[in-house]
Amino acid sequence: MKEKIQVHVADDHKILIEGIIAVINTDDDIEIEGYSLTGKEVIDWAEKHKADILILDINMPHYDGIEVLKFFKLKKINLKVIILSSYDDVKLVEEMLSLGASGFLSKDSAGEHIINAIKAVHEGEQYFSDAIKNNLLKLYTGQKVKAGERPESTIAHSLTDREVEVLKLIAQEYSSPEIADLLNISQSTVDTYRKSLLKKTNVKNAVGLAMYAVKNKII
Amino acid sequence: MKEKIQVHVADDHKILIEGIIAVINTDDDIEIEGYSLTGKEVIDWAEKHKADILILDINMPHYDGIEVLKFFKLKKINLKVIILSSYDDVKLVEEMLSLGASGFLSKDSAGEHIINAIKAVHEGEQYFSDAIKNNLLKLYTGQKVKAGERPESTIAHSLTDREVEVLKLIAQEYSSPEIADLLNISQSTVDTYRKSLLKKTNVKNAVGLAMYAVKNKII
DNA sequence: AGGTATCTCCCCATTTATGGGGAGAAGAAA
DNA sequence: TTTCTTCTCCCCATAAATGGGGAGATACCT
Repeated sequence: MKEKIQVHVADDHKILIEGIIAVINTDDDIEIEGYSLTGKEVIDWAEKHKADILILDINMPHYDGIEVLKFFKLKKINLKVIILSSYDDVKLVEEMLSLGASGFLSKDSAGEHIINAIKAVHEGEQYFSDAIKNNLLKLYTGQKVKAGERPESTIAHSLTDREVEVLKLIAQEYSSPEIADLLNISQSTVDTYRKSLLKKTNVKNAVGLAMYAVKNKII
Repeated sequence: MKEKIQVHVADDHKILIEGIIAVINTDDDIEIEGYSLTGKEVIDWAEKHKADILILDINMPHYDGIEVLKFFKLKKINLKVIILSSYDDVKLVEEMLSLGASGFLSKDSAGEHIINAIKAVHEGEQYFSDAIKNNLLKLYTGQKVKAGERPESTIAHSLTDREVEVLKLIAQEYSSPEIADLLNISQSTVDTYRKSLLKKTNVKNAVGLAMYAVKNKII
């Protein structure tokens, strides 16, 4: 009799968590260890408890999925993570892979896929739901992306970490002085980022940047 | 032996639908009639089938919740609708009420609330989840909003036609001089609209206006 | 007739954003 | 070592956005 796979679920929507729990309970090899409703709860949980697999939503209040992954990396917390994404956050896939994520599930996918994803990831494989795979293929043209393979980065001018940080804040209605204060850098620096963001994204102004952020699911 | 309440669920996230179905199946008085994954499916369904209550997500591909409600009103389809909203789409509550919605559930709320909402709405009451009520209270200061009560329409000021026109252009990255040129009015006038838009929508800057436009499907 | 809403325009002022340039420090890569 | 990227900061200047106020014209509603 082998041990059951322990799974922890993190998502800010309780209904969704209940759905996942209901689905997982139909499988005899998997067991829910617990759940978290915010990124902060996940971080607190991860320092004291453990599970085999964490199912992690990327959009959560109080630290989003990426910040949680960064924390795990920093603290060298070893945990297999399956990202639950609302849409096709394809551009974030690369970042999340480098941060240690092992699988990507679209919320649009049926429940049975969760089971498959959990089992695959538990076996050390990587798992991508079909929606994500298709979008990845479009993006990295000519490159195959299979479970277990790691796509090379070929995005033209991707935004740097800091640029993304600034972009997020711009899209949340913060002004340059406010962003400077939040990031503890000078306003000149923030303005520099604004300029490079405008160039790289090819939009006209802050509104364009915000829309870009929405389109690319950066916020 | 009374008839069970027939419920149809519409949401683009299958997992969420499965969660709702799982929750509803725990109650003996309610029965799932079926589900839809897009607004179009809901509309097609509504013309041929029937249920007592429709649980409707506002964010869906191919016709969102509001468009679905408008369709119902147009076709005089009589159906009690409970809106499932992600966050604080409070500003849309008024519009949806006038379009015939009977209840508002936050996706953050626990499953048991769905049961309560369905039963309340089926009895002819209106139902607002706590999160929505609290946000409504903030908005309509001084007015009580209870289940079964219909809040008076006092959303400070809804946007005028011209304001919406300007808002659309702002969200499309146009500057005030450009908007003035496009609408053949002076820049002063455009600035006046910017000011009143900022006041009415209660956001900080043009980025906030653009996000408001996105959230409220104005663009 | 009086009230109200909408659309239009202006005054004032300050703060932000945009656009151009340069440049040092740190680190990674070649 | 040299090169490149990233992050950081500064100079300059102009354009745009925000915040406060007022006000006339029109139309609609009671």
